[in-house]
Amino acid sequence: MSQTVDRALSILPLLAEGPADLGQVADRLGVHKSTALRLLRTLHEHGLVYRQSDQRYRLGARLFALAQEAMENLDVREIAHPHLVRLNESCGHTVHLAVYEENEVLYIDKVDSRYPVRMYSRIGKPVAITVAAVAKLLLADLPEHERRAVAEKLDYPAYTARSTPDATAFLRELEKVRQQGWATDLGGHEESINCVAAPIRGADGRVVAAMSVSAPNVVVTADELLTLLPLVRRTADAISGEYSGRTPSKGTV
Amino acid sequence: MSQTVDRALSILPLLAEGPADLGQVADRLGVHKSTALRLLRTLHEHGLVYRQSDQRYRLGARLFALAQEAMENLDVREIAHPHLVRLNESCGHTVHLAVYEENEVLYIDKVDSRYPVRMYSRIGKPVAITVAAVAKLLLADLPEHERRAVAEKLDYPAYTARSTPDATAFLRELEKVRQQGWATDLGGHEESINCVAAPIRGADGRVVAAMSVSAPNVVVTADELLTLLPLVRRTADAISGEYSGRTPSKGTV
DNA sequence: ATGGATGTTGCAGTAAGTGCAACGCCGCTG
DNA sequence: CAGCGGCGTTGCACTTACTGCAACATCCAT
Repeated sequence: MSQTVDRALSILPLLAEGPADLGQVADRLGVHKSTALRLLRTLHEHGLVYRQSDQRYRLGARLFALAQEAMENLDVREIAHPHLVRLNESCGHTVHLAVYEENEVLYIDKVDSRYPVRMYSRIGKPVAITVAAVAKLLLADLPEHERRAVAEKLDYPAYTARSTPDATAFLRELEKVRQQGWATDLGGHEESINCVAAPIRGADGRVVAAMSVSAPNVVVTADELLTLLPLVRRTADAISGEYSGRTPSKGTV
Repeated sequence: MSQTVDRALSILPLLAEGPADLGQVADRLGVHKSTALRLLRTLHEHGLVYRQSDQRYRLGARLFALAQEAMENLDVREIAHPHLVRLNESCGHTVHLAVYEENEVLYIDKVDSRYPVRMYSRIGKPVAITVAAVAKLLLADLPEHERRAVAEKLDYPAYTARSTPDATAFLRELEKVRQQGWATDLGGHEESINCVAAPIRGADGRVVAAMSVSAPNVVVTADELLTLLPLVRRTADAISGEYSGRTPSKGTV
């Protein structure tokens, strides 16, 4: 909508791939070097872009700080955190909290496993949306048509033999998840990792976030992990209660 | 330098404080509503801003993803991580990795304590620059005049009685740190928390990052923590070696 | 119904962004 | 060491694309 801003913002994903010099940026934007320079300077002033010693540009520190602050303003996260920690203490496994936002599901909190085998994931990282248990819960709650639209837009990477193969299978799975009120991912993302997840609901009953417990086969079998389901659901319900009860923490409506 | 972009980017920190509606944004930017609308729309298209159900704007998901990608492009982090984990396994305390960038020091990696008492800190969060052990190391390595300039620009919040009180004291401390090649923070940020830190150097000997081990008094005394210094330094040196050796991982110079 | 608040659109004026060309600064190389 | 080529930077004339306005749409509260 605004050309200048549009161009400037296009620089960010470009730099996310790795550092680039003025010429490269200008080329990839399709603008004159002087234009690119001015845009970069503006981004720089706002700290979104950093100029390293070899004069090339990189994404800047303010970006982290912003993402950080944004995260801390999410009240679900704040409320959920102590519950997640407690759950982790009682079962020892990795606990995740995720939300859905415009075709993406992302982790907004994580408590690491207390077993030596850790799984790779990072707060802020988009989730493997077609297979993750939390993603299924979040998408399952979308209105029918939107769910359908999203499902058909997605790619279905075959991470493992058990990954969701296509939109039809995914929609079927979502329907099942919606009815049973919980979800699993049994080796659909990483062959040896299983997850059990439960939804966190707002006052109106809509799913605002989802949480999961994940553990590799070498620690517990899928069946053993499933015995945790009641505990996971209870935790999620406790968070839902507190969240919809609107604890007087932040003044945001 | 570019007015439009400048205005658009000013929206981000504004929204970082919390969600805001169109009118508020327009007011705080000092522009007409229609202008603010167009800027917000552009930010929205790039996913930096999200429109929540009550029509108010929040920072968006792409921001997390960007910060994430930016972080993963930092090769120090990648190299250091396994070392940090190993250190954490051998001593059990919280381990941090931090870098300096334009008047800010920020954590770029963290391995949580294995003791029940956790300390608050988050990857991406700016560090208490006047007291943190890692900050001292990073600033101590700046060229004389720049160090001075930064020190004088800073605020010196009195977090505790042992916090660095002013620029003079800070510069003195930095000089000491520079000479001894390691740093501590003994209750300067949180009364009961101590840290020991060591620098990570690039091929040219300059400090590119710093790492620290932190533990609360209730777990180990400051003296006990100091006995870990040799281990911390050895770890930092190992990372330095690998970093300046330039392992053939990323193609970035 | 009516009023007010908030988000949205189309448009004319002009401010602000664009590309050009020229310059300065390196590092290479013959 | 002079000359060349690549890269970042600057000042400027041109005109594109951003701005603010005023009117409209929508929703909620009275």
